[in-house]
Amino acid sequence: MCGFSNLVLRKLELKNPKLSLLESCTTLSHLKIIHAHLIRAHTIFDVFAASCLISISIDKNLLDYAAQVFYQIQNPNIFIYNSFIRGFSGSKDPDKSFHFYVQSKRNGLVPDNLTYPFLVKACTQNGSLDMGIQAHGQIIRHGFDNDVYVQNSLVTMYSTLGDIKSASYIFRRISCLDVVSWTSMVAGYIKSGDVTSARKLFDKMPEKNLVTWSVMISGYAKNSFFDKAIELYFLLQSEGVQANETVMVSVIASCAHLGALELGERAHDYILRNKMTVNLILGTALVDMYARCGSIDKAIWVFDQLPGRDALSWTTLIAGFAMHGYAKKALEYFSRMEKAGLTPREITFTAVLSACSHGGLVERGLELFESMKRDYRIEPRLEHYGCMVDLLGRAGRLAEAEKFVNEMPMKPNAPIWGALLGACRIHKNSEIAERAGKTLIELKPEHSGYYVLLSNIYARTNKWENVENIRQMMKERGVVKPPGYTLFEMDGKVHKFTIGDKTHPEIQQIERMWEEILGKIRLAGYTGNNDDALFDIDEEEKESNIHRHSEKLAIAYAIMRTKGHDPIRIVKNLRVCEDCHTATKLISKVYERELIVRDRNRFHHFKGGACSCMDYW
DNA sequence: GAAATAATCG
Repeated sequence: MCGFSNLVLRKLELKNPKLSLLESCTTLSHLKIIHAHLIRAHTIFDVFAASCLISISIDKNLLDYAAQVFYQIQNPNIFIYNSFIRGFSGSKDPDKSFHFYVQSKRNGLVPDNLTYPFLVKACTQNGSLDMGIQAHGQIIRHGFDNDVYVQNSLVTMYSTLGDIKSASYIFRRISCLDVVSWTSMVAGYIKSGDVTSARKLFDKMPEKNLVTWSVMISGYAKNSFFDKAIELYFLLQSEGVQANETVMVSVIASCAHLGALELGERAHDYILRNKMTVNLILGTALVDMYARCGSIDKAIWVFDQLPGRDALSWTTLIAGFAMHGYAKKALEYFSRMEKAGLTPREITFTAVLSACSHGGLVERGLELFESMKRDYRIEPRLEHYGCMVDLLGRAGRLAEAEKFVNEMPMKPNAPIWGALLGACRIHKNSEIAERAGKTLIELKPEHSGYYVLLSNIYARTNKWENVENIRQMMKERGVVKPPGYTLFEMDGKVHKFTIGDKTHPEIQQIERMWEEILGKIRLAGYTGNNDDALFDIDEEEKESNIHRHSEKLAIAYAIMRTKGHDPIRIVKNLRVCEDCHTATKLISKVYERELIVRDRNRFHHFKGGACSCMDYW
């Protein structure tokens, strides 16, 4: 009996439905029971009853059912049309909102103030500025351009569709600004990439609610200002406001990117302590955080407790395994995912293919790539081709990799050539490197990394003239290297080290510590490999030498300030250089410490003088 | 008679 007592049903037969009754329906079958009883009571043709039923069905996203009821009604009123416009505004088919709007007008109905917020939302969802402008025209024609709800949705529409000028024009004209107006404008600035203006407005707001905070914090996170996101979260807490799940998603995601395990654990603790619901989105964010912070066991632990795992949460964990080079685990979870009845998505394949690549499972990777097309009917995209080039390249099958690039059905982009160039670096192949490097420099003349990579390969193969040519080319074009940095978290504080850093308050002790480390690893056989540093285009070339790489400073600091046998975790924004890699291996041996380094691409677990990447990265 | 606009996972 679907949870309804006979008493309730008898009551229903006697009179019109009360909203609360319908609201208590949780499934389609509940609704159908009520519906059947309404018909039996001869009330379904009452437009009011139908309105309630339709509106509730739409609330529960039962659009098809709502449509069924709709076709049983003779003269639908504007409330019903509004319900459909609302229902489709956030769906995959936002055009249908327009369809119902047009139909309502054709039936001689007059739109009201509740029609437009959703019609405008449909345009936002649809991504069509033209439609948005049409809707705006209708709004003016019907005299709703002073309704604050309508104005707020217009602000969102214009800013989402890239017209921040119109958005702020409308915002300035709102006579009774409310929290939503301000919040929408802040969100608008963030969408346009102008986080500074967003924050200025945020600070000026007369009142804020959790959505406002959430918009600003996620805005920082989306634009890669993860430390700012965390800072703002602390500010929120200091104001005594309790965060909610949405806010925590951005906080957790920021910890993930910063590799800040302690902070992430604290945030997780806060979530549990405050009895928040770890829904699928928050749960997936947690899985990602633990994986990216090098705590893969905890990632699995959270994953196992997720309510109703979807393809994305599985993929997140699989990508986590890939990052750590645990190819077998990634494949195991891939087949478990399928057994659980979930269809892998494009991005799932990106994760498993990169797992094969990092784990050196070449044949398995090739098989999967074929099966992706054959069995899953997924057309490989650029990212997948990138994984394949990486896979073949790492395995030393450079000629095949190059052939792969040249025979791709679409134009290879920079990351693809970059993967080929990276493989040439590992295998010291200057011939293919030259072709890849030249194409890359044409493709992305402003991107310093490719010049550097090509130059390093020339240096390694003793082609010094070419090294000089590239240096010259960069100078002429004014290309500069982005600053490399390394993060190290201690006691919930994230320390940032940059190359040749002089700004850290304890820099003198850190340098002394580094000298001590250097002495010890030299005894263990470290000679210092200068290949990667030979081409350094910084102005202060002599100072920012290889011994001042941010990574080494961070490690020195970590060894100085931590004791015991906990692993040292650090996060880099660039790839680990050859010399740092060698040095770190020796440090792990000499100091008997495990070092877990996350670089731009993957994790390196250094232990007892070896690295989990098997010197392949 | 009933209904709203702003935000979160790779």
